[in-house]
Amino acid sequence: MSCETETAVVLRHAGQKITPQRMLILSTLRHAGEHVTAPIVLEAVRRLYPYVDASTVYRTLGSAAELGLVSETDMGAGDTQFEWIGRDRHHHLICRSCGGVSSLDNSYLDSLATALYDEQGFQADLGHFAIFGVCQNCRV
Amino acid sequence: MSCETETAVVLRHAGQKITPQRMLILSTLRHAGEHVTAPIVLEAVRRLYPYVDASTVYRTLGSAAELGLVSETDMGAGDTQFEWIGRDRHHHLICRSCGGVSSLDNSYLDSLATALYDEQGFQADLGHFAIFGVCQNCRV
DNA sequence: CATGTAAGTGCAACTAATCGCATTTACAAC
DNA sequence: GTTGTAAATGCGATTAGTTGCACTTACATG
Repeated sequence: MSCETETAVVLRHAGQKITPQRMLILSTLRHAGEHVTAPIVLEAVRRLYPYVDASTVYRTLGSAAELGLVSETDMGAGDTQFEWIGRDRHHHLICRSCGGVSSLDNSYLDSLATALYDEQGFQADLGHFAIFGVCQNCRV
Repeated sequence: MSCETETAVVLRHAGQKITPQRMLILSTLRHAGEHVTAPIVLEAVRRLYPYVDASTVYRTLGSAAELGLVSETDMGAGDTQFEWIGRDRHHHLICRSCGGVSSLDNSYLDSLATALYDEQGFQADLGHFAIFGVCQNCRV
């Protein structure tokens, strides 16, 4: 099954409709590969389909984030970055000093999620997680 | 030592100047008690000192967040909430379904911070942390 | 207390993001 | 196919937040 079809299945399963705008926005994000901002997605989408509105992009990215298809990360500098996730969940370590972003495997947060569920009854959605701090290089 | 003085000490220790605007903004936030947005802080500050600019509020809250005096939490609905922290670090569990916010003790994240430091050399700043998910009541 | 300077502020212009509402459209049921 | 309807879109208006720059001010030093 192609990745387009797979995305469509996830959307439909969540009760969402398959619109050209939506597929185009998600496809753009998936093939962007790295972190991109909403305005960049908008610009790229408009090159193919000029009359897409900014609000549609924000709404699409927001709902896709809730479905776990994309991650939505506030990088701290006024720009929210989006990234395609697919099945491969991971998290981000963001250095306050150099601004570098590194990925973090899911396993680090599994025990936290388990503890929250057992002790608080809170089913944590750890799909998008940004941890700020200082990386090894910048600690000097 | 009064809380005003204590705040001033933290600011000065970080190489920041003690300005009337800054003290007013932080004082407002401290006595607000709960989560408040930047526009609400701005409005409250302007009642006492009308010519404070929005950018000053954002800059002050941002730098105070880096110092760990306040937490800065994206609640997911387009509004970033600020909260006074002082010495009492804690985190937030935010329910996607009912929007409820509950506090979480620091201890849950200590082991995560230790693991990140030992295995990745990353010194995590866990001062402001928002965990999204579904709370016990909403899971049905 | 006078002074040098680095940090902070206000202003204006701008980008980012949200929201309500009228219109359109995907798609399920017949 | 036709049709009903709930969801999605586009538009306009508005709020939230950022940035560059000229001016001001806190405060350290002598």
